[in-house]
Amino acid sequence: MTDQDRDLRARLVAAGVELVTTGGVQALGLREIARHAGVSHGAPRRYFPTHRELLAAIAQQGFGRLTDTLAGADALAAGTGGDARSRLDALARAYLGFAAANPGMFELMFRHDLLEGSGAELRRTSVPLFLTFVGLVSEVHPDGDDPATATAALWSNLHGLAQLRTWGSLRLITGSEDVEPLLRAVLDAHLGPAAR
Amino acid sequence: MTDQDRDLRARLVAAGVELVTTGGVQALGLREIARHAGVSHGAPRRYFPTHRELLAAIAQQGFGRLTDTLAGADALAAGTGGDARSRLDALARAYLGFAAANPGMFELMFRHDLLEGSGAELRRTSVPLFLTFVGLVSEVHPDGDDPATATAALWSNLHGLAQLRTWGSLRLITGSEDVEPLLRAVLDAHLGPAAR
DNA sequence: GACGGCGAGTAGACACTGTCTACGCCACCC
DNA sequence: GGGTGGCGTAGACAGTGTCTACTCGCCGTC
Repeated sequence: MTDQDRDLRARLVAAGVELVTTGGVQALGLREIARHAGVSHGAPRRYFPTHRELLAAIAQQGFGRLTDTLAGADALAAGTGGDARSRLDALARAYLGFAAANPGMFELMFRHDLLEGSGAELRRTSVPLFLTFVGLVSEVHPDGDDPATATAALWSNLHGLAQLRTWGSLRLITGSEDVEPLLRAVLDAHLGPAAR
Repeated sequence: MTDQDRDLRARLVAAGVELVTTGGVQALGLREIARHAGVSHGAPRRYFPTHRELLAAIAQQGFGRLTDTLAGADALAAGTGGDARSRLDALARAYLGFAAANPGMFELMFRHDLLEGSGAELRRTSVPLFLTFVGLVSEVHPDGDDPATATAALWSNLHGLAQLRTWGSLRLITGSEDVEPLLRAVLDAHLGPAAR
């Protein structure tokens, strides 16, 4: 089963994933994706009534990969006997790693203007993952008031960190490209100093 | 001196600020801005060789307003005898408030793909403000290792929080639209529990 | 005071985009 | 074997950002 044989729908999404990986969000023109999939510019319309729905499908692929990446990192950390704190460490590093490795996809996933309508639906897929986050955080803070709030605080920090890094704002602020000390400070602030 | 008399350069930027306020980033087409300023679509080219440079000028206006907002909030808090911790509280609230009050401008300011080239130059204007942040943080954490890192950690958290709120992801995660408890958790995590 | 030059804005062309519509083609089924 | 329906093509359309004449009015100079 070659690329040519697969459903055009899947081929279009695959072409989009490849384009966003190599050329960023701006490479995701409707006609560009169609060209890359080897069809005419009108063909996508049969499967995605509008350009944005095609972009949403590509972003969904991204959310799936992110979820897999995080779940994999967590499973690895848990498997090697890591406690809640070290699992959160692994999850945080995986999140930042994904953003660094796939900057175009990461940007697309959070460009709500491109995904309007399906954006909330999309992010909903990451809710289960968020719940495991909450569980781990409440394990680290057994006497905390509201684990969900504490988790959202940590989550938003990781997200902001990922954004600032991909924009190169970090070097501007801290003078260094290295996120490691910053990530450590973030984790220490939200989870308390790590046992080392 | 009416709008018609002012420099076209300033009028174009003013038109852009108004458009982004009312219609978001997508309303900032080159021709749209020119129409709104009452000139033909070729006129902006005399002052801004490219569309992006016009957008960068509009974003610069935004950075200026943000800086003013933050400086004003800090001056107010310092004037009423606030300590470092309460000044940081005020700054954080002002940052989130700006993002909430000017979502379109806030988005434009951090759309590095639209401002490529001048983006780093732009954000450089907020460095002085960041330094006062650093001073306040080191006042709160007199025995901290690296105030700049701690400040960047807090800053990135505020930024992530602002983004998630404007995207409506917060309600998805915490079930509530209210950022107040989340903001409190963030400040407590980075600065220690507030004295109340 | 007439004239040349020049800066500022106009208007049209160009390639490109996303959307819409009419059309052809091929496989499948009664 | 002839319809039929789904799939993809191709062209039109309005809109975009950029580029290139061109016009017009103002200024300084001879």
